[in-house]
Amino acid sequence: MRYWLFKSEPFKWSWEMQKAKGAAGQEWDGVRNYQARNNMRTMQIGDRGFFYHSNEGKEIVGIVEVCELAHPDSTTDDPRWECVDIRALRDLPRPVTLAEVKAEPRLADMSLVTSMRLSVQPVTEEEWRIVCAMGGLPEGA
DNA sequence: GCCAACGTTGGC
DNA sequence: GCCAACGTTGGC
Repeated sequence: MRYWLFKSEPFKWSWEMQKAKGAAGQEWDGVRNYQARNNMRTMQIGDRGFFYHSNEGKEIVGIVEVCELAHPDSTTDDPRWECVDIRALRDLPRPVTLAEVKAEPRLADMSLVTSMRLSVQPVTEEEWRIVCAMGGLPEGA
């Protein structure tokens, strides 16, 4: 299993909206960046991801799971753009802020810090464990 | 609201 | 295929 991070501006698509979709999940549409798309193409069913609120909040708020492999993005006719579906699994008991991530030396190489603008990012297993622990999930998610 | 970073576009 | 112009993202 691999780990990822999905960024969204809460104005456009918030964690609350994601959770409201329940187990059915939701297409992660609107991505128009090759690197982010390529990341989604490599995702497998059951991969886990963090849900991050950019702009407002600037914190990791929840855990999601990939529930549909990459497929054409229904919001465009442009065949270049694909996306996966994800569903909310659980809240982070304590949201982990960007400031906390930046303050943690072991997370210095995390994409959230080094590739600030990438909207779908890979997360290493070590980074996953550290952030889960910081977020109040010492057993992992 | 500003602005730096950076990805994309398009002229040559 | 280079690179300047432009648009967008996202932290502050």
